[in-house]
Formats: sequence, C-alpha cells, structure tokens
Amino acid sequence: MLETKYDHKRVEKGKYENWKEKGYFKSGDTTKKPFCIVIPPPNVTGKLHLGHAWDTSIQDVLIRYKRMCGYDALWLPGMDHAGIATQAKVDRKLREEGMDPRSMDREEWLKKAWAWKDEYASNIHDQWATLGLSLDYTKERFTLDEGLSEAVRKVFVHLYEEGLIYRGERIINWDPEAMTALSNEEVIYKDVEGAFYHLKYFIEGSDEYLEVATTRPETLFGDTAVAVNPNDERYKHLIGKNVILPILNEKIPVVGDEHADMEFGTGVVKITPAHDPNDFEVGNRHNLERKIIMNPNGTMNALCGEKYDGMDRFACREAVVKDLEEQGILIRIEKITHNVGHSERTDVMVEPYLSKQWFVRMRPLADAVLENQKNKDTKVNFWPSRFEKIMNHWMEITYDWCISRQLWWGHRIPAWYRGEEVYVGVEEPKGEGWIQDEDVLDTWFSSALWPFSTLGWPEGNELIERYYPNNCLVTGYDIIPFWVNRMTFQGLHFTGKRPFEDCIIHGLIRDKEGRKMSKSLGNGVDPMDVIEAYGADALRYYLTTEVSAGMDLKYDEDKVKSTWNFINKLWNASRFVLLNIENLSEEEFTLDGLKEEDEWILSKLNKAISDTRKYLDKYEFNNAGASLYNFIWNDFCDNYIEMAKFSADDVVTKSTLYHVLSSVIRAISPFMPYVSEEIYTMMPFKKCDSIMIDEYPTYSKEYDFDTKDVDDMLEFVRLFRTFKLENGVGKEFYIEYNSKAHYRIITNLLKLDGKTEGQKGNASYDVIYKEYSISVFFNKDDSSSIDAAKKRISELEDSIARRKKLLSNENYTSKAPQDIVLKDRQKLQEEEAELEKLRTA
RNA sequence: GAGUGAUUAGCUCAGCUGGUUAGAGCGCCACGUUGACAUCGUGGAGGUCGUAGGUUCGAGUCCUAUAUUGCUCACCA
Repeated sequence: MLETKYDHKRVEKGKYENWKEKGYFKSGDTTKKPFCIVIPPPNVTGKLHLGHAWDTSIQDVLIRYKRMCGYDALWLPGMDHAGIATQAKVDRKLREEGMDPRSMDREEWLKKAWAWKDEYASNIHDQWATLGLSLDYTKERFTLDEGLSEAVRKVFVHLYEEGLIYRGERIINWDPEAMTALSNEEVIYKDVEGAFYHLKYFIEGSDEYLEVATTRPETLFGDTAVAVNPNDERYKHLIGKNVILPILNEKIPVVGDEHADMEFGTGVVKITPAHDPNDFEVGNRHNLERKIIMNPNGTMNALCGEKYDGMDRFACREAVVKDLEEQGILIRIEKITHNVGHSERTDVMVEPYLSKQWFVRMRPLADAVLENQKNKDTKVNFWPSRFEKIMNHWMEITYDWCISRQLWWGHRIPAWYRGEEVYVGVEEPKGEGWIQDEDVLDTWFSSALWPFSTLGWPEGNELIERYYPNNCLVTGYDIIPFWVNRMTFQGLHFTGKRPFEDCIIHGLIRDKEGRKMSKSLGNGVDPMDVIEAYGADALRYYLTTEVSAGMDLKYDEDKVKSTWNFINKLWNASRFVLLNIENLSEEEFTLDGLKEEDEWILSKLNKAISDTRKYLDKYEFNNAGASLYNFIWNDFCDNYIEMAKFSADDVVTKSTLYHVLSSVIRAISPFMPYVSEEIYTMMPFKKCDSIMIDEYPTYSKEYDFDTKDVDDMLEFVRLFRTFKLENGVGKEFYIEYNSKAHYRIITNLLKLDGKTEGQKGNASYDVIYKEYSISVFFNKDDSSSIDAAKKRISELEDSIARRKKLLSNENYTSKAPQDIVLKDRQKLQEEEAELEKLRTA
C-alpha cells in the first residue's frame, strides 16, 4: 500500500529500465498513424543543463501524449559531434595531460576525440534516462555516423555541382585561438572599451597630411590605400596622389570611394583589404593589393617589419602607438566604446581575415524558403507564430555561408587537389597524387540534414516515407538562425519538402534574477541535482507548465518544491481512493445510478479532459497543466473526495473514484510518467501492463451533466464557512433548516449532524444562498458584530444597480450579442431574488 | 539604426477570437490536527492591468503615441 508521503526516489527507481526492456519506447507499428519528432542533438561536449531538460521534457510530454492517443510515436535520439566546441575541450584536456594537441598526428588525435565522445555520450544517456525520456534507442544516430557522413558528402557534392558551393578567397571571421574560420552566427558582438587613434598620413612630397582615425592602428601595415569620398570638397583634389604610410614609409594611393562617409570622423579611411570586409570590397573596386600581415595564431608576420614580426596583435598595438607617438604621427587618442566580435566558443576577439574557404551560395536557397513560407500547406508552422518572422528576416538578409573549418573533428571536406586540379566527389578520386582538403565542415552543415539524414536519407526507404517530414521540432528561439533555418532550406532543397510541419519554440532558462545561466556567473543549475531533491516528475511538470509558449523561464527552486507538493497531493488522493476501492472488481464496477455529486465530478472531469486535450493539441502545455492541476486539487481533492467520504461503501461511489483516478493519472502521465505509473500499477484492475501504453482519456458525452445544483450547494457551503469564521461561531451552535431544499451534501460537508438539538444561543443569523437557507443560533456577548448579512446585502445592491444600469442602456441591449444580454437578465433576477430573501429573513 | 517580445497582487506568472465584479502558485493574516495529505484544511487581505490618447454599447485584450526593459539582426572606419 502507498506510504503517507510521496517518495520520489522510491517511485522513480527502476521504472525506466523496465519500460526500455519491455520495448515501450520502440516505434514501428505500421497499423497506426505515424508521429515523429527528432531530438535536437545535444553536443557531446558535456553535461545536459536545465535548458536541455526543458526542451526534452516538452518533447517527451508530446510524444507520450501522442503514443497514448494511438499514434506510432517515434522520438529519434542522437547527438552532435559539435566540431569546434568538442575540439576545444579535447585540446584542453590533452594540454592538461601534458600533450600538445597540435603536434599530434591527426589520426592519433581523432582516437582521443572518439574516446571523449564515448565517455560523454554515456553521461548523456544516463541523464536522458533519469529524466524519463521515451526515446526510441533502436534508431539512435550520431552526426559522424557512416550513414550521416555519406549524406553530408552527397549534399556537398550535389550543391557543388549545382554551383551552390564554391571555394573562394574572402574576408571571414577568424578565431586566432582555435585557428579556424567561423560563420557569422558563431560571432558574438560585445561592447568593449577602445579608442580612435587619430594619425597623420603625410601627402607625398608635402608637409600636409590627412588625418586618419582608426580603432586598430596595428593593421596599418596592411594598408594599401587611403579612401576619401569622391564628392568630398575637402579632399577631392588629393585623389590619385599618394600618402606615406607611417612606420613602413611606403607610398600608398588616395582613392575616391563611396565607402568613405563624409559625415563620419575626419572623412578619411585607411584601407586594409586583407583585414576588413568593407576594405576588401573597396580593394576590389580599386584593384588594391591584399596584404596579409598576421599569422593564423594572431601574431604579426614579417610584412610588419623585423621589430613587430611575431608580436601578439594586442602587444603590437601598444608598441605601434608608442612608436607613432614618438614619431609625432599620433594626433590624439579618443576613448570610445564599440562593438567587437568575439568567438562564441573561445571568447577571443575575432579577426577579420582574408582566407581561402568554402562557401554556400545562400541567395537561391533562402529565396526558396521565403517562397515556400507563402504556401500554408507546405510551410513550416511556428508555435507561437511570431517566430516565423525571425526565420524570414534571416532568409532575407543572409549572405554566403562559410562552411569550412580548420579543425580535425568533423566531416572532412570531400574535395581533393592535385596541382591546379580540383576534384569534388562522394568517393576518393582514382589515380595518384590526389590530396584531400585538410579542413572539415561546419557542424551545422551536418545538423542541417538531421531531420532526414537520421532516417536513412539519401537511401529512399520506408523510414523516410513514413516519418518525413517530421511532425514537430522543439527548440529554443536562440537556435532558429543556427539550425532551424538551415534545416529548412536544406530540407526543401534536397527532399522537396519542409523538414517538419510544426516548429515549437520555447524560451531561455534564466536564473531567479533573470540573468542567463552561464559558467562564468556560476549560476547554473544541474538538472540532476534538482531531480535528486524533488524527482524528475516535479522538474518535468514545472518546466513544461511554468510559462506560456515562447517565453523565458526564470528558474525558481521554490516552485519545483510546490510542484512536489502537488504530486504529494495527487499521491495522497490516490491513497484515499485505493484504500476505499481495494476490493472493487471489474465485474462490480458500474456507473449506473450516479448520485448528483458523482455526476458533478464526472462532468468536471469531462471538462478537464477536453480542455487538456485541446491545449496539448495547440502545444499550450502551461494551460494543459493548469487545467489538470485545478481539476485534481480543487474539484477532485477539495470537493469530490470530501463528498465521497460519506458514501464510501457505495459501489457507485467506488466506481466513480476509480474512474476519475484512472482518468486523471492517464491524463497527467505524459508530464509525470513515474508517479502515474506507480499509482497505475496499484489500481485493482487495469487494461495494460503500463500506463504509458494505455489510452489517453477522452471526453465522453454520456457523462456530461448539468452541475448547477451541486455548484450552488458548494457555494452555500463556502458562505456558511465564511460566516462562521468571521463571526467566531466556534463549535457550539444550533441550526434550523428554513427551506425544503435537500441538504444532504451540505449537512455532510459542514458536519451539521446533531446541530439541530441542544441549546439555542442568544445570537442568530441566517445564511442564505439561492434556495438554501439555514438559521444559526450561537452564543455571543456582542451580537451587534454580526454584519455578514449587511455586507452581502450591500454587495448585492451594488451589483443589481450596476446591472440595471447596463440593461437600461439601449446601445448595449441592441448591439451586444443576445445570449450575453440574456445572461445578464437572468443574473439580475437571481440577485434580486436573493436580496429579497435576505431582507425578509 | 531595424525587427521583435515584456510591463497585470509583495514575488513568479496565466488571462483564447474585446463581454459583466481580472485569476493561480508562493508569500502574508486569522482559525483549525474530523481516519488521503500539516509537504494539509478553511476563510481572508492584497491589483485604477507602465503612461497618455483613440475605436467601441463595452478595452488587461484592438489602434496610435510614449516610457522602461529584454532579445535578435545590422552597424561607422
């Protein structure tokens, strides 16, 4: 039998292993309609955090719900190799062990990385299990699997042949620590303290100079021109002349280019084509030389002169400024705060760097998405819909995607070189002397294929046929640019279909103060610690029902605690029911001859179930949770169970208790799989071996009744209690029933049995509501304190006056919908009747 | 600079296509251990829904402006 207290550790122990062993997580029953979600693959870099717990809990609620609704539910698990993130961590670990990762052999290094992957994958599996996620492990994939790698090569080659992938020299975002290129999305802009250094660039053969302001004086070694606006009257005449580049004392031309903004600064810009994207464009327009003056690790190279060769870029800035000052070139230093790009993974300042990289030509792919989003039958539907704008905006402004990374951990680019020859193909080219590109692809290049590569694409097979497009994708809004957008254009391009019909977007987890959870702030919370303290069920319910769709969530442990209390409440209600229906058999079970309170709770149950289903179908998990919470706590525990106590021997009461409890635990099971299973197994009879393969409860028309009478009685009970408390009636009092209404439930709930005999007190009061009226006599020295009636009368008078005024407004009665006006008229009548009774009492 | 959210009770949040007297949890106050639960029960206090206009018979909800704050994107060398 159940303990008096819910023990989450005992309840959750062993259940997951049992479900997994019995094969309940497996998909593939082709007699059913398919429903498929693929998990956003977590990085194999570490532990899952609260954000993962939130994201996966939502998916598990959905998949369990659909499974119980009779779908062949596939939730496909997997992980992401997470190129740069993993490589950075593996390198760090190797360094800690005294090894230099960069001097290792590539194959040797990869062995270490795979060992790391295995270790972390196993941690993640344990965490998934603890969370209770019903993932179909028979279909688990990893982004570096052979099948997925083949899909990646196929996509690369295909896009190359279509001219949508090309290799070119461009300014890209360079991470000098990881020593790799980055995409725009991997760059995070932060405000930093900096300065404008105003410098003199002397005009050749003259004492005159142009005043050039720059935030990066160390890049002057790469300057190959100075630009002024061709319409700028101040400098127009200088176009075509030369200026002297400081320190190096080289001649560089003055060019006229629109890029120079007359309004900004001095109107003169130094042009460094190899180290600034705008300057690169200017350089192209004027055929300027591209001087790369830095090494890949962020140190200066020989072009900067002997003094600066090998110096770190930041040390070089200081040294250059000092030299310029000594040479009288530095006019002044103006302190400013500006936005500077940092690497998402290593947090170092990103260097705009001229480099030969592979790119995806985005425009045609993005346009296809924009076009498809106009078709309501084939578009990706966002929930909430406002997030579609984020995707569309990105599609409108996106430009070519740099996909090559100078890393080892990832899919090696399927391109081979032999002298000037380039070969791009799925397989290695035949013949001697071919050398494969050393670089790997951006992690997101492979994740973009996840919805179909995991199902076996490019081989056409029954998995693709059956589960693609996926029904849903669940992720946070921060991932839309990185992932959702790329899945969408790749899906459209390669399968001709959207990758998923619905894209459910949630927010970010923040700490109690609203700050992002991060390692540097030390405000992170480990979901495993929360589960240890309150159980997976409490954490899951809390995360999935706390906020409305798309909103951020401020994590508050007290709320997890109160969710635990809610589960304890459900636990104890179940305990009461199970104690009372211990020997109820399936044959005895009957819902014939329902009492009015039975009809009442069954109707409330119906409402709760249909609301819950309605909300789950709209992915409004918070509303679904609230509807179950209110039903369980208010209707079932506070009211029905109290009423049932007075007829607990009745087989109809027992059957009703059974029916309600059985429905409730099934309805809440997707949120709380463990505790619902525990209660399910203790039911005297049940349909299945596990709640997770039983049916989700449905609305049943035959058990929908008019509940007004019981609602009225409960309202009377509330008024009676209020009166007793406010007037300090205490336990000793005497009552008289004043009307012929039946008082069975009221008498029981208020424990009025035996209150019709004994001493009448000196004070008295009539509690009246609708057809119910009871006079209460009790002892009180100061009977003048009884003002509850006055209070109620004045409430009624106010309300009646308000309503009369409203109903006398012809604009209202003629323009408002008639059912609403009718309701007002009825309500007015009721209030007037009640007031009349109170006055005559 | 552009886009997009938020602003409702002390705190954290709900509030669907506009409908009467705006809800929940936690916290607070009073009372209460009757055999599911004190991790509980009963009752209560507490909000002019950021501000100013407008549309409407009727606005937390729609429109305009504005303030504060968050996020995304783009940015000035």
